[in-house]
Amino acid sequence: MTDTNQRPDGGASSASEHLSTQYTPAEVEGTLYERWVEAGYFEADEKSDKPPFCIVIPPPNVTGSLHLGHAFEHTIIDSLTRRKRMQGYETLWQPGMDHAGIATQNVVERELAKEGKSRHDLGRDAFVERVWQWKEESGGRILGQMRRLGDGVDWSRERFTMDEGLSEAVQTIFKKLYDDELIYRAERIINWCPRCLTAISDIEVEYQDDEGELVSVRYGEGEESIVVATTRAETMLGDTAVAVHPDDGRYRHLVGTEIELPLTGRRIPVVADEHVDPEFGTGAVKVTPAHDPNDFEIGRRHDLPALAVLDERGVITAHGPFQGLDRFEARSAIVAALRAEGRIVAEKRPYTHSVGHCSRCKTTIEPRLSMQWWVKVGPLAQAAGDAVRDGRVRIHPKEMESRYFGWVDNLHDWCISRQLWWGHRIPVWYGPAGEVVCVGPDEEPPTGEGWHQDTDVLDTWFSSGLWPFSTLGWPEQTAGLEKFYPTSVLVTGYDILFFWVARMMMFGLYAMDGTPPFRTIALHGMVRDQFGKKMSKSFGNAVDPLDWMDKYGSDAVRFTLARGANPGVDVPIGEDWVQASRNFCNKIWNATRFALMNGATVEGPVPQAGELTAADRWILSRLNETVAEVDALYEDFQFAKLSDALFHFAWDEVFDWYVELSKTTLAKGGPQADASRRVLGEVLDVTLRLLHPVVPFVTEALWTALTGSESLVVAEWPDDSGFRDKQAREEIATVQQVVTEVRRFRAEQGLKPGQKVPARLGLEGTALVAHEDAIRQLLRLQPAEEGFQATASLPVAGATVSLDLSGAIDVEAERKRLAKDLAAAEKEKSQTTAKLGNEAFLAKAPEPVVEKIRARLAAAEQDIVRLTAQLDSLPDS
RNA sequence: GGGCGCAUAGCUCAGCGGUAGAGCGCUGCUCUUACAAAGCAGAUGUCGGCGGUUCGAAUCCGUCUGUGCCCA
Repeated sequence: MTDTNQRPDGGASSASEHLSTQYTPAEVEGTLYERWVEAGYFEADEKSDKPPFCIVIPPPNVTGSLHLGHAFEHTIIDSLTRRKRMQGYETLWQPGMDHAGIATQNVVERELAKEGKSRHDLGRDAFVERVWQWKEESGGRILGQMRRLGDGVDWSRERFTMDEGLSEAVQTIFKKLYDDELIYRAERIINWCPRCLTAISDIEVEYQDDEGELVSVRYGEGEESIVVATTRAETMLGDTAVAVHPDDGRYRHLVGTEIELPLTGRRIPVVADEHVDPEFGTGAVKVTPAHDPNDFEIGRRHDLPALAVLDERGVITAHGPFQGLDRFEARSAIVAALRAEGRIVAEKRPYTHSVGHCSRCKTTIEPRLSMQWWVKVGPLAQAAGDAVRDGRVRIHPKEMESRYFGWVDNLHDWCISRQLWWGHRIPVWYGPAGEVVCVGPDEEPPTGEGWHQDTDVLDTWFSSGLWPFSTLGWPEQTAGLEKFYPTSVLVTGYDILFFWVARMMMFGLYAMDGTPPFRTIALHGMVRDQFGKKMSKSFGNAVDPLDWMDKYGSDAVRFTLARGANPGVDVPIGEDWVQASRNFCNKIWNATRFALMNGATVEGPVPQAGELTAADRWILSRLNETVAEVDALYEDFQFAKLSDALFHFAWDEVFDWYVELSKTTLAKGGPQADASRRVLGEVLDVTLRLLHPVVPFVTEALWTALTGSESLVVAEWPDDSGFRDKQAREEIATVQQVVTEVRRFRAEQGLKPGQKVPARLGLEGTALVAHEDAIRQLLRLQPAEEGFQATASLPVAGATVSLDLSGAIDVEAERKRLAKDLAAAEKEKSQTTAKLGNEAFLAKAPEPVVEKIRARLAAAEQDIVRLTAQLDSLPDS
């Protein structure tokens, strides 16, 4: 247990004593988050002079709980807003939920079912009351889970699509669209879910290949018969024609005649229609206008009656022996009956074909003729497409644009009415004399004998389409709208580009006088398991992110997700990777702990270059390059790359090399040690700032300990100072080369890592002279004393390292090592020689490339000379 | 059926015209006083097949195969 975790306001000097040797996320995360909220860091001020930065949350479903997809999306959004906040923007991350009409109603109906009741037993008002009650008690679990993740949302502005204000927005835009004749009521074939008992829109239908049957049935008798093929025999009871292609010679003589429809005794016409494919099956199709969208169109063209034979639950209503049968039972029964009459000429079973299912409950969709409300999307979709086409809205990554256009430019009218009770009720009243009145939010609905309101509610997407401005107070002209609309970025999955993004574009442009709801749409992929498989409950590979957060900390989950986030690409995640991220957090923890124990400081200015060691100058140079790199990557939503850049900079450069090199300087003391303490403080300070948006908790705990400042949440985002030092960089690279080379020798000679070895360093004439102490420290090399005998001499980077291994070295190991290097050098030589011997290459390749090859050849030749000499000097074995 | 994408180390992925990279995993040696949730060293790839463009192709073009997604 460490109390510093709870007390980051403690002074830097005392802090180090309290940091435990391992990072324990659970001790830090909860308290830090609550403090951030209490401090009001996440609250947006619309009266601020700062430039605005606003992101609306893709509203999670009120019935939902946090899954990895949310965690992924929220990590991205939170990182973007945290960085912008640090950069001095007035940031608003707008939280809230949608009411999820069908899903929520299903949940509450299931609850009722346990009590043996249906919603009809309660009646509409009591049922809606019951849903609200459920929402208060069990809904919105996800909001608490968002806190665990560290989401910096403005909780004071939380919104729900069924709130009064948002409901007013819905009514307002409905009325406006109605008055503009962009909403209308019409009888059409819609996608009907016989289980949810409501219409759903085209995009709420999921198609999948199912095994069914294809039966060919002979209609009519003798010369006047036609064979039609169908997968839906049960609908034949509602057939009102047979259609053939007008140019099809086989049936020309029958067009205009009537034939007998089996089992019914009815006679139906044979019609000619261009849309019949003469190549498919027999070239003749049965026409059921009430139960198939294509047939409905044929029916319209030929003025055929639409005869409904199924009710809302998919049960046969047609009089006769099949009445009361479910659609699937009816199918078998009807096929059997047809077979008994000798009318089945062919059967194909199983016959795999594409079948639509309800995206909510997976029930097979039943196309159904019914009266519904529609949005006429033509002009709205046109505007939504144009906003992207003319660059006012940028879709990132750009490749996703074609998908957007493909959809928006081929949009069918949108069915918005749902036969549910939970949702925004359609604000239309019908009068006794057939009047239809659409009522705005500030108007009184008509009263009196015979007036009644439409019983349907609106599609949930209708209200979530208003989200970017309804949450800011629209239709009121609020200061929030003024400040934060249009929002800056929309971060969401490519899977709801159609469901949600396009709706917001249409409504935003329409309601806000042509101003799109966001400037940039940043699309991310889907979270998958560690083998790239889609996560699903039924497959058993779904993971609860809360489990991982408990086990490894929220930062670890966040970092793993960020590190996998390539724009628009699916992100696989596995527990091993979360563990690796946790290890990284622990590494940062311990490196900072080391720094604090060694007096790293952020006090005063960073000393001038002249007062710094080469290692100091090198790491400051790299630090600034990293700031610039991370900034550029943030602007491009390249989370995977920026996380990786930070990971490698922190671990491979700061922790593995700079910290190790600084140990020698710090041990010596004096002004140079003071300077290095300041540089160490600076490097950690800036690195923690850079990491904070992605891993907010561990960085906050460490940064407050390091700096004694209030909070990293409101600290300034670092700028690239422009400092670069190429010379220091080369110098340190040489040190690394020597150290690595000798380490390799040691390892292959079987020396224990900690074993001290006497050595003589020949560094004269190289930049390494200044680094002798560090090199000795890193390589565990002792001074050469009396009786020193060099048993091995390693030439590297212009210097020589001679070691006394007190006795014979392992000649075979050394020969193997040198031979391997020599082979590599010779391969390099032959490759580069071949290139340089190619006239065409010399003539056409750009000069820098040729130069590079020449340099490689020269280096290879030097290596060969050196390695050959070393090999020759080895004693024979 | 139409469209889009992807095939690179055992796994998951970067790289997208000039010496094949990362993380995890794997093999050795180490509890070296920030960290064994670590350190150091090491092994591993005809960059899906075939053709073409180019001085040069994992990278550009064509084609085939496999695979995933979206739409109908």
